[in-house]
Amino acid sequence: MDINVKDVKEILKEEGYKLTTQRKAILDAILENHEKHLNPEEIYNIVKLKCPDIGIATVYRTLQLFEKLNIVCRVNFDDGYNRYELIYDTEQHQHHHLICLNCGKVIEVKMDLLETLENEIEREYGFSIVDHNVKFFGYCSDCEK
Amino acid sequence: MDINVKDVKEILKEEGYKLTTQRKAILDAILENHEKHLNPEEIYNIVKLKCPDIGIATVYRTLQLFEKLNIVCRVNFDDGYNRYELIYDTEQHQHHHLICLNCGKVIEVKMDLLETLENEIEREYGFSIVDHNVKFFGYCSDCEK
DNA sequence: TTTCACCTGCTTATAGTTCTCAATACTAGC
DNA sequence: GCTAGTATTGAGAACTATAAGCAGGTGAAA
Repeated sequence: MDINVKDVKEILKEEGYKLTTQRKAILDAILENHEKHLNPEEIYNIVKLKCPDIGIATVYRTLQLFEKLNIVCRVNFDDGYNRYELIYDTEQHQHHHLICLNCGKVIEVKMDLLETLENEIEREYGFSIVDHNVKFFGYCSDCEK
Repeated sequence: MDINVKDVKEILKEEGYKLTTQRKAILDAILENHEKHLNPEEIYNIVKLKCPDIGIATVYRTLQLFEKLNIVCRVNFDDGYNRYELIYDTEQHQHHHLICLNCGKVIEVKMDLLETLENEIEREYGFSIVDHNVKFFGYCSDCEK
């Protein structure tokens, strides 16, 4: 993991934003659960333990801000929520996700084997690819009988 | 295109549903705009021209029904809407989409070059893949300067 | 033609998210 | 350390896409 609270404080400062108690608490919640792809309500519930007066609007606002500043990225698993994960700054574009249809577990895949496909698309369709979004649905090793 | 009104009538009948005027109008709207990935509201507006008394609830209900019967499939372009496209019955799983970040155009890609990647994932992660969902974001040939 | 379950439109409800606004909290300059 | 001014916050209302409830309407099988 390449990102920490100090980095975020820097990023915010550069753009004229402050690292408030609430923003720090939200960042902590995401950092401490970086493998979990939390949705805003889950983040709200975690943050409320340390910061009981926080309002859910602040969570939404902060997530939007973090997204704008490329601190987190929004992912969509078609379950009716936006979910957020940290951006590891060395990554060009985001990794892929394996979503278990039985237990809902999300596994991150680091392989970047899409390059061949992307090159072919760029050549054949004249479409210049900036990012991709790849999800695989199926059954994880625990749920497979 | 391999699907038409008669096929749909058959599918509905088999499962004990009726092809009502409203359902036919919704199907027509999708058939006539099959490249457009309409959302429920767009479908509603098209259908209202022929069927002015239709309620939006009927559109939502019908789309859900068509989805359940594998007549259409729901796609998500992260723009806040569910969108629907016809299922061409020879396809195993759905094609990919190229989404232009400038003009919003959606191009369908027929290549199925993900098989290598899928095999590798199944082997390496013990994850048995049922379906995938692949979107590429970038700039189409018209929008590229 | 009658019957009866299916289907519809209307209205209300729900859920996730955003907006509004007055109150509060930082930060820079004294 | 104080003050002023701006960014930020919490509460609640508002919004948007979608779903549910219900009473009346419709259409296919008998």
